[in-house]
Amino acid sequence: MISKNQDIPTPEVCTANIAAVRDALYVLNGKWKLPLIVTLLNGAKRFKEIQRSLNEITPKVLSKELKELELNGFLERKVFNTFPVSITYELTPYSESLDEVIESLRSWGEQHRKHLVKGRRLESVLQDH
Amino acid sequence: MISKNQDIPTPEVCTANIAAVRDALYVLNGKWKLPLIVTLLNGAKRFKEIQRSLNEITPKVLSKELKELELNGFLERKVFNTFPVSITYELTPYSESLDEVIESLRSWGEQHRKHLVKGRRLESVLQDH
DNA sequence: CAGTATCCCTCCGGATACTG
DNA sequence: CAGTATCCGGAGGGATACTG
Repeated sequence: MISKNQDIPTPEVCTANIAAVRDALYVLNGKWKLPLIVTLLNGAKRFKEIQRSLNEITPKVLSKELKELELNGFLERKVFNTFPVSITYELTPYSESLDEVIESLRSWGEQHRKHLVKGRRLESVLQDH
Repeated sequence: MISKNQDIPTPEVCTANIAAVRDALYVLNGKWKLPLIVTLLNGAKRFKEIQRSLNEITPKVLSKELKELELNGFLERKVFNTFPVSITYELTPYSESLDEVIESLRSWGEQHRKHLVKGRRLESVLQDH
């Protein structure tokens, strides 16, 4: 999509491309999506387990985030007919399709932070973590 | 970073990785960053020109977005001592470092939308554009 | 033209309490 | 345990008006 002064796509294509990028950003957006995915990397977890591993995310927010990730096909909610019922969440194979995107974001983000540090304007630009 | 059941990084590394991803997301976030970058791809533009090309973004918001992009080193603000003064904004060489990230977001976003359409749950997951 | 100043509204996410 | 219900504050962004 990006290409300075050469083979600029038509406006329609360009809009579609922006939309695609926004879709991707949208899906990973918010405070908890990444931590949530990461915490499920080493296997299925239950609601309360996830909550504990994520430095006390509130149940309302956790519930919402899990639903979104499930709708996106990144994780599966499994119900076990024990008593009381137990429920687990685990990453789907499809979630692996995120690997490349996340890795490219990660490496660019890392590089960019260094770039800003060199220019000494880190604070004015990026958030604290 | 993502790697199911194998070579899980230490918690510290993992946190740093998440931070890097968040940095990258942060920089591209918001309604106007991408359209703004795209509109500057075919050359320097003045404030009012940008405003017109971006379906009437308000001046306050445009001003803020331009400042952020400038602080990130993606564009340069040039002042010309004409009368009245004219000012242009143009992408820097550093902005090209975004190409890969954006392309990977674009292609994943495109693929993901198709994936959702197949599963018929597009509406519940992605935004309209 | 190139912005700044004010006001306003919505939505995200947090706090807290409660239910099957 | 696995969530839902309610209330709430702050940030992002829009509308409108004004300035050098």
